[in-house]
Amino acid sequence: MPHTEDLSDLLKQRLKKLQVLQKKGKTTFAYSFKDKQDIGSVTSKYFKLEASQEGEKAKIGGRIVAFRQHGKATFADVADSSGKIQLYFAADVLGKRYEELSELDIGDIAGFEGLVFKTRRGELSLKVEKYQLLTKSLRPLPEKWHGLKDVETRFRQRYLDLIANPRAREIFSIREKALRTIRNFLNDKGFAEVDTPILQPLYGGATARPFVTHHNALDRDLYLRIAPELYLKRLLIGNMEKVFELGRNFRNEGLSIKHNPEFTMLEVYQAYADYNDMMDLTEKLIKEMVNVASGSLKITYQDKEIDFSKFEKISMIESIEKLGKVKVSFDMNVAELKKIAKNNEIKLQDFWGKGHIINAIFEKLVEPQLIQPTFVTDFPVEVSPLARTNQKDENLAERFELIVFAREVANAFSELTNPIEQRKRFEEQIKTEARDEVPQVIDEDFIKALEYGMPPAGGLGVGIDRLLMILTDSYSIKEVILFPHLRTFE
RNA sequence: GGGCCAUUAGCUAAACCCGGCAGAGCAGCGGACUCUUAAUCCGAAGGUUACAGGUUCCAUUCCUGUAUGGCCUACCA
Repeated sequence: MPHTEDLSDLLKQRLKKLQVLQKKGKTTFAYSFKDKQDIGSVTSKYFKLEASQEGEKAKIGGRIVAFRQHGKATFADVADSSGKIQLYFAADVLGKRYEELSELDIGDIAGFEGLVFKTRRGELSLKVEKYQLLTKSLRPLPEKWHGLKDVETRFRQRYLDLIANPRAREIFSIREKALRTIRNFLNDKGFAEVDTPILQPLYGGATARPFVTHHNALDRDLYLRIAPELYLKRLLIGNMEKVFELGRNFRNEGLSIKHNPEFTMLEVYQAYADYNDMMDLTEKLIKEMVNVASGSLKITYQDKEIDFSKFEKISMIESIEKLGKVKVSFDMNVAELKKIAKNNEIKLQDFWGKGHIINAIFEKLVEPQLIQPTFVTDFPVEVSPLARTNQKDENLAERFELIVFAREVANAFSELTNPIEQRKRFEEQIKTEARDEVPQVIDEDFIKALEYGMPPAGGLGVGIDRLLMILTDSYSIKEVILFPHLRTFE
């Protein structure tokens, strides 16, 4: 039991009430409640009843969220995960048990049996014949009308957000549907869901700082994965032709409106396919997710209409000329490209070559303009260390990103399968991008695996949280993650 | 990491500019009421104004610091 001195009066009252009930031998924390019907199935079965008409008996349970007392009649609202229904307690039905109604409070979890009927005003209700406290609630719920608004409390005590705010429930229901859609979609197409290590002896597949942890028995450091990519490719080498992983990545970087240190990522790999196949797959998958989430391919995000019925396609260099209004090409020398970047207030790093500079120009001048779903293709090889070189231009990679509302939603490429070139790319990357904090090491075991032969393959990554932000019109990533990262304190 | 803003009762919030007894609604408590649904009506409560300092006769209000959160920015394919 919590210490009494720093408790609010409300909590003290409830604790006292609990003790009184327990002294009387009443159940205050029940073990179970069998044969409970979903409120949602009761309401959908009887919604057609006429006012004052009766249905059949039902047994329901849930959290009491409101009371309206009228002397010898009392109304209450009870909610479970499937819905909400009104309860009607009448003194002439309940007799002595009516007098004992005060053992129930708002917030309690309780079970009810009685006759389903519609009131004179047409509200579907349960005329309670038996009721039973299942769990006594000791703390007051947030306000019934305004709900819970304090952002910090909403995220720290998400359960209160879910109890009080219907919108929170909707968002996480959409999230659940979206995840199910991904699994069904890929299962139907013959992809196998796999689980690869989250604790990795080396990290790779992206550039980001990792979280470091320690295995005591082996006495060695391990990293929480920043991406599953290199393990999934090992599966392609192991003759698993179509695999996907839907899981958490961890990146030890700053927090923002679109960054949480752990986030959900979908990665899909298909042997004998290339980035054009992945583009096709991406478009179909995203369309299905949008449709499932909103029932339409046109949605509104932050007051802008986004139309998922058609996906634009443009190459990076083309987009810079068309939307960025500057001409860039790999025929220019580095000095010329740096000048363009400088003119547009783009910060450059010393080690950057043409590819990085062009990519930076794209991100600054073009990306913010890409609101409608757009595949941007043909990224510079220099910023695509795991992608295969474009057959027509060795400066470019067979890679695309799907941009929606200026955000990268998906990233895919024809996978680099040549172990000799892969080693070169890694070496290049380490030379130029060496980070001070954590050493970058080549994953020799991955190179070794490639040396056994990886089939040609297309790979795709989708940032699920960012996509869900768009699907649920959420401004912050915290809105779509059940327990977003917040500083903890005593 | 840097900048701006916020923190008042369990919840939603007023007063803060321009210093003078912190005012409500909901929830809770007592009472009336047998079809209400943000029920209604009557009554009595509930506050270390995030925390620690400072200025002042007087601080929720002005100043400084700390904590937490939000937004912007930086880092982050």
